[in-house]
Amino acid sequence: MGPSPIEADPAVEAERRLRAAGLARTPQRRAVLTELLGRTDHPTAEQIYEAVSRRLPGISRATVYRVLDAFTERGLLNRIQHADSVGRFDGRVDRHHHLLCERCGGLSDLEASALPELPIPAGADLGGFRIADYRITLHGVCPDCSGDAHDPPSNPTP
Amino acid sequence: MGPSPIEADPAVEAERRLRAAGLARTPQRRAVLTELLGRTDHPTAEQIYEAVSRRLPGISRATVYRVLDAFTERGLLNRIQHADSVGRFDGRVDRHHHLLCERCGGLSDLEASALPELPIPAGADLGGFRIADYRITLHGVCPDCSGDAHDPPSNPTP
DNA sequence: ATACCTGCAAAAACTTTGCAATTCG
DNA sequence: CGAATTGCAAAGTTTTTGCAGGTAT
Repeated sequence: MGPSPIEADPAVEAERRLRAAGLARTPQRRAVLTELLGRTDHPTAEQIYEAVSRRLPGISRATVYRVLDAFTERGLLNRIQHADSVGRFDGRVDRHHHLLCERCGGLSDLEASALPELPIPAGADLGGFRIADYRITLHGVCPDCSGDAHDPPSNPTP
Repeated sequence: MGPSPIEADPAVEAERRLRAAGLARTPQRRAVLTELLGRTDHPTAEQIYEAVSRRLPGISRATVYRVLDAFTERGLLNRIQHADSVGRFDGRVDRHHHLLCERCGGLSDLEASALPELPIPAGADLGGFRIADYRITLHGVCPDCSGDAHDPPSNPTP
């Protein structure tokens, strides 16, 4: 089937990114990157470890951390932050924005096309700071939390 | 002459915020909030602890963590994230933006007035998500890193 | 072949918690 | 006074590191 409009098969895309970055293509790296590209939430290192462990029993947490770190440095993925103080990862490296729920702390993606473009030319200079790109985070209340008075749902998507 | 009604003396502003939030005003809380409001960087809990310890020897790390947590919940300050995975705090709660250096990971403030307003009415609705505010992060290269010859795809020296 | 990776286990870094004493309102 | 806050110390999380052996290019 032709599922995703943009990113093809996560495994194929993972391979492509590893190759493009000139990084060693080991089973562990393939598995970690494929896992991340196959989901749209923003998993923690631990969640990635758990998921990858099912396909690659014996992979170690240390490897997951090291690999995520290497990928982040090379720009294969992004490290982001939810309401808590745990590192989270996002396989999307294209321009897109985020919706942050002030009630439950959940963070979800928002296509760049949903917002008007900022009139900031790439390469613009702001006080000596050369601008390459930008990201916007919209703060508000998500649909799940809209109904409830105060109690956050016990099943958010952080 | 309108005396900039925004942040005056950090201690005064701290007092005002504590009172407005209806939080107990203890020496520890005054010290932590005053310290944070008196600096423009985004210190970690540990850095705040160190600084406050000089004025209030004996304050415990646990108190600093608890107090920062309480303040964040009540909106007296914001929790943010640098390149690393350590919780950081920002005394500014008004709309302002950030400049993120892709080389060194440094994050600095940018006045909201430096960017055009996004035409997003507060209260707008985006797929069931009620929007209250937004923040923009500009990615690029800071002045300090501009000189370095690290990985200059195109570094014309202006 | 050899430089880079991985697993393991221990350590470090960061944050939270239980409780008794103290302080704020 | 009664309720909330603090310190201390211990426990819980999350992330990093040193090595020996294994693997990719």
